[in-house]
Amino acid sequence: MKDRKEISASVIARLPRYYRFLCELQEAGTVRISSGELSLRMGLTASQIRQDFNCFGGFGQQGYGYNVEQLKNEMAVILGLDDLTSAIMLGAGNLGRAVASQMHFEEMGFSLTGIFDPDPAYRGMKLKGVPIRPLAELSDFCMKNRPRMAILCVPQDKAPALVDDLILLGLDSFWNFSHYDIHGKYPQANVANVHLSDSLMTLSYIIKNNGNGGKTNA
Amino acid sequence: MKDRKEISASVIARLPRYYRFLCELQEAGTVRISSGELSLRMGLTASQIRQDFNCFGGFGQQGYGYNVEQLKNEMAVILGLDDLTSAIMLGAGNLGRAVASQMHFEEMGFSLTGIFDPDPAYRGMKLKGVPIRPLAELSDFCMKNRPRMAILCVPQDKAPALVDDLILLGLDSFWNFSHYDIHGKYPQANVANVHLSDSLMTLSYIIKNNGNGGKTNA
DNA sequence: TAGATTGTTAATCGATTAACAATC
DNA sequence: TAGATTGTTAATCGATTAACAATC
Repeated sequence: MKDRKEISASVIARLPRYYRFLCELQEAGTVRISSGELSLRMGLTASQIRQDFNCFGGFGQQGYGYNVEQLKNEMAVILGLDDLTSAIMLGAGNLGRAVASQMHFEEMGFSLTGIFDPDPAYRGMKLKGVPIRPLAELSDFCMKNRPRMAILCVPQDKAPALVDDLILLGLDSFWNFSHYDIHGKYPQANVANVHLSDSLMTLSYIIKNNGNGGKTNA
Repeated sequence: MKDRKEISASVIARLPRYYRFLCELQEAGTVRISSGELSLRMGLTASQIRQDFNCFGGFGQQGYGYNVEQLKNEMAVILGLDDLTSAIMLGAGNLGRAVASQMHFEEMGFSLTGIFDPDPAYRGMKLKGVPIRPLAELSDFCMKNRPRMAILCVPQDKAPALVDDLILLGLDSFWNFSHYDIHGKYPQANVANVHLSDSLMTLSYIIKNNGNGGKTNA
């Protein structure tokens, strides 16, 4: 888990799903699992599963397979779920409120420490015990609390200037629900994009072109 | 645009982004664009852009490039945005309400015709002019209106039985916000998954492993 | 020990990039 | 016409799959 080489984006994208399946297996009381058995459940090849795991070290045992609990714990460490990063949310509209109230940040490597929205209608409101603050308090809050990650749930046109501000305030990571291309301007930033409309259009393509039997996930 | 061969999932995943950039270019009044210029703006290679477009036909002109408006329109047809598929939403909780009120379905190849939620608190409410109905009305509604796509915004444990019902009611396509693996049970279904927690965990990985400079999108 | 299953190397497959002739 | 840029074929690169020796 120390000096690992470049892990490809394809492998990284599969890690959360491995973690999810391992959690389910553990809850179901399964103690050990082989790559073959896991491949059947996940719809991957056993080869790929072993290759993926071995990017991070040899977690298995020949002739036995993998210990579910141990592997799950390793996966949590690899994903960094044990080490909480302070995050703030920008924009408490429909989407922001849904995300803030629905996600279990503490189980995913983050703690939500602040929520900001310019709309006075939200004054005094809290989500998950976190008060919604006016944007005017953003700067002071960041100086004091040093959050590292920002969840961007703001309207399209507000994103560029806001990201400029956040970068200046020392944030370097973004969970981006807008279409603004953060990497374009800040190649150093850590970014995960959620493009709901892209996902929906992909489904439109699948329905109208593949007819039935579309296998693409997005 | 007719008898096209197997288009790879990688290409399909890039189409909505092309469409998005072309819309922006058109709004900015740009009439023509070359693959080279587009590659700079999008952070792809010119080669890849030409390869991608040529999966669907030769939309350009040597020595000139591509006509923005024409290419945008072609892209809309390829994505099937001009042909509306009737969709219903299951679950009007935080996330469902955010998605229903935020997405412009008619611009993305769908029309939202029904919303269903078992919670009596929602009786009489509407989202985007669409009333939220009790689950008891689902069956009749589907017989009468024949929706094809379902947006799944229900709690994890409700998904499997609900999908069974929806399949029997003739739906074959799903925009799936739950973790339930629809393709596992129904390989024929058209599915686009939105796994918010996977995206967030991926960001955790990037932050904690790559440190700065993570380039992965998810 | 014999059977099972990993870790890992080699082979295959597919996607991206480069090159260039065709042509506007 | 000369210059630009496509469409398309060939070369490269990377990811997935197969195979198998190591070993529990």
